[in-house]
Amino acid sequence: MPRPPGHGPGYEIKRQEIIDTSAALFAKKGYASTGIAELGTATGLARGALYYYIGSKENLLVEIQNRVMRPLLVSVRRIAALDVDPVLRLRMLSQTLLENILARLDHVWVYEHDYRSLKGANRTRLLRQRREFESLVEELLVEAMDDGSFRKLDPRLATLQFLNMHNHTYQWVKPGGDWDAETLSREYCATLISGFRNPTYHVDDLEDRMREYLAQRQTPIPGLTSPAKK
Amino acid sequence: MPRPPGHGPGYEIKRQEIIDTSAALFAKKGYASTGIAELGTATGLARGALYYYIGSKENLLVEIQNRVMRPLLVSVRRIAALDVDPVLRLRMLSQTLLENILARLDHVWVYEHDYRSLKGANRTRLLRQRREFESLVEELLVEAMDDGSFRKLDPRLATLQFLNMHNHTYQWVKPGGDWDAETLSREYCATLISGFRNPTYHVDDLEDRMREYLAQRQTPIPGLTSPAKK
Amino acid sequence: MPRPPGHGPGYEIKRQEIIDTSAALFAKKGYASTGIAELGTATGLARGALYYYIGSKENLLVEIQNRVMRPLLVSVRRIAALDVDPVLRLRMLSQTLLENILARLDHVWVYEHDYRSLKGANRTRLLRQRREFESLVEELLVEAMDDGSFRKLDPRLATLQFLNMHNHTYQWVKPGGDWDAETLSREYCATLISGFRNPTYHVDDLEDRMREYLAQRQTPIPGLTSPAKK
Amino acid sequence: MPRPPGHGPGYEIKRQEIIDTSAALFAKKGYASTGIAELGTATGLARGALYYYIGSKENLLVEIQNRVMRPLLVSVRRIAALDVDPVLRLRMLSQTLLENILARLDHVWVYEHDYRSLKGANRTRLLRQRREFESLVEELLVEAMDDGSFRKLDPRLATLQFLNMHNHTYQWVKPGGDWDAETLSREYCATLISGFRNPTYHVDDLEDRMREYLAQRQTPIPGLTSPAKK
DNA sequence: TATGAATGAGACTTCATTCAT
DNA sequence: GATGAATGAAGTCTCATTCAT
Repeated sequence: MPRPPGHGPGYEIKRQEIIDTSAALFAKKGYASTGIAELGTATGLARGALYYYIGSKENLLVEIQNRVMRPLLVSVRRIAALDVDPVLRLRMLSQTLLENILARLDHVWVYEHDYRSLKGANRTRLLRQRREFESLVEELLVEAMDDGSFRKLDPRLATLQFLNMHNHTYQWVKPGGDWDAETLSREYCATLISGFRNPTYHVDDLEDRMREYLAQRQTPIPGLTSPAKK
Repeated sequence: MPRPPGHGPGYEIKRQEIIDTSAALFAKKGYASTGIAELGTATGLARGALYYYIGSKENLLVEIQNRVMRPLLVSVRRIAALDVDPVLRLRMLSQTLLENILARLDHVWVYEHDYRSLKGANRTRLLRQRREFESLVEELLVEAMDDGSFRKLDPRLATLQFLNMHNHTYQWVKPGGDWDAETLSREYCATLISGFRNPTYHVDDLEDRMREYLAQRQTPIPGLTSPAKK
Repeated sequence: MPRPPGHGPGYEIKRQEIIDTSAALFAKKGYASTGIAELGTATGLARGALYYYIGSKENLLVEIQNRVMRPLLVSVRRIAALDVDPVLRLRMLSQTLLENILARLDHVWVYEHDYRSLKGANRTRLLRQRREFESLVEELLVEAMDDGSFRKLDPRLATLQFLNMHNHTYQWVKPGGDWDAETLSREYCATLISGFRNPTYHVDDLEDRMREYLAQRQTPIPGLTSPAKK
Repeated sequence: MPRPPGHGPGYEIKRQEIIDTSAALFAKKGYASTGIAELGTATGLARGALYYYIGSKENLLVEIQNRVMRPLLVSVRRIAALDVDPVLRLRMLSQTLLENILARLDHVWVYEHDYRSLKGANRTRLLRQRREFESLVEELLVEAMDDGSFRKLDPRLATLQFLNMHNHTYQWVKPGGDWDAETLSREYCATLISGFRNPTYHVDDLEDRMREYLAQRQTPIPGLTSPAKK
């Protein structure tokens, strides 16, 4: 999203650095409680220079939201459209979701806490994206019920359990902490699928099937780490 | 936390009303983005009168946090100490947690989103209470592992799954909406226990055991709805 | 235009004083070049208190414009509708226009110089009022042509001469200066009517007819000084 | 007023273009409300390059004022010194004044509206020029009274009528609009002279005398269009 | 010549809080 | 108990200007 014409080559780089720094500060103190002056101190720029790069404070918030939502939606749309069984797709969706969360923890904090500070069109767009994401999850769950893998559940309630389990993770996970996305995804899915599955559905080989599937693909799925090849 | 000594009889009542109104506003717009002027409009009081009752804006936040944490901790401590099997206690803890969330949805919004605006001692105390709550959950989960109900799990990871599932509920539940605490608790626990249980542990009669236990108690557990008696 | 409910009795008074002071400053330095801080110094109020009264800087500009346009339009509409010959009505319109200008010289400065700082609806409304005023003048001139008092002139060009002559007065007239509205109006009209009149039209008794008319009226015309009675 | 010594050949040309563009912008939005950034966009130059040409924003304003005042004063001084009857000189002065206004409408807007933004010496010089111009007009009017063409009028009041009539024209005239300087001058002077003249003074042949005079001159008067020759 | 980056003062405005009445 | 008025710090943002490259 390049800004007015006539910016030097370093502009976009510095701009991205400023967004990084801002996300960290917003995550720590909250968007509304973080002043432009603080951002200036943190970036080493005077207020005027800051505005040269950011346009407005709300703009910063928009960029942070985009950094979270854009790559996530790309990955999730791709995974949802794959031609494999829905439970496997859910497992992959779970992992890319957690990878996205862990990769930008502070962005996700801001994303979850401060979207209410967005106004007008920015807010509308964000809510639309959220709804699309939730729909993709719900559709996968319904597919799994339809093909007999899962019991007949209230789709909305199943979706919410899925989202609860994943989306709250940002609250306690720490960067460089004990858990990686793969571990968390495996555990979360084990729990959720145990709860959702039909007695006849066997969950035990899911991890193997995932590994196999990813190993066999020629092109990697963006936003989903493929297992290291031997 | 009554303020200046010597208040008339209506003081505390009006004070509580103000906190109610504030919680609703904070939940809708965010603590930092809600001004004292707005609180004045909403309560029908001039700024001066407002301060007569509230002392300071941060004070309001403290009261809201207390309203969430105090009754919850009372209930949860009581349940954790009951002399029944740990899985049943978890089930009851789950339900009281959800009852608390549903009973004060807007307070919980504020509690989850704006505790970072607390400073100094207020903040410390809140974090201590959170940690106590989480410990109580974790200890119950460990008990259940120790008595063979649950598999050997990483206790922290099991705790976090439990908390994820419950604590994110405030994000989408609506007052007077489709789900009550009992339904949600039953579903959540069904999922979680399916995931955590030893293959040998039978979960099917949990709901019956809970009903039985509560029916047989002479004194109700505060913050946990007893089943209607016939 | 009372502001939010709950203002004391002195509020409106002080508010009007602030508008007075602001008009003087804006007239001297220009709207865009006068800062809120200066208004504060001039009114003896801190910036915050200023906003308690004014709402916004643009609001101040709106009020100033209103103070000019409202009473002027009231008077001019009233005069245009009188049942006397159009040249006499023009003479009276001229005088009330000049009385309005002289009465609020600094307001008129602001009105003429800074209306371009108004935005949106405020600007639209102002332009509409200007156009109405000009139309009333033009219609009177046309009436005077139709009844044979004036030659056949280009109505627009005649209007503009009338307006040029009057509206530029604010540029050099000084409060408490040498000329009053009656003198100016008499001179201006003498010149204009000499230029506009049909050779057959006699202008010499206009001043007498005006005095007579005003003396004979029972109710004074707002915004038009009646001659002192003997 | 060329700036740093040693400029290339295109310097002055570009400089003049920048002043043109600035005058247009200042006229539309007001001097104080037009930013250097906007000037940059409008001229296609970056801020740095702009300053290479203009020195400072106030400098631009000075140049614009000069462009209005210099040629006008040159013409008016020349006309005032001509050896013809004062009423004819007034008629010519009127026309050159209007030609100057129409030729640089946006400059005149700025000249009339924003001279208060000038400071110190720049301001003083401008006011001196204005006063000189007004004196020249006043002296001509007095001459016309002295030679019996005009009645005995208050010289200041007559001057102000003359200036009102002409100087307000910029407010509504449009470039390429319906009226040219000659038409306006003829009409304005017809009105003013009708009002000012002695009953014995005949105004009817003024236009013929003007045409004759200009046709007979060998050298044209700068800033005053001579009639097309047959 | 020309640029983009940077500055720092100052613009308008909001806000939690106090206090005389 | 309650009010409206006042404060002053801090908020976001704009702007004329400078300067290394």
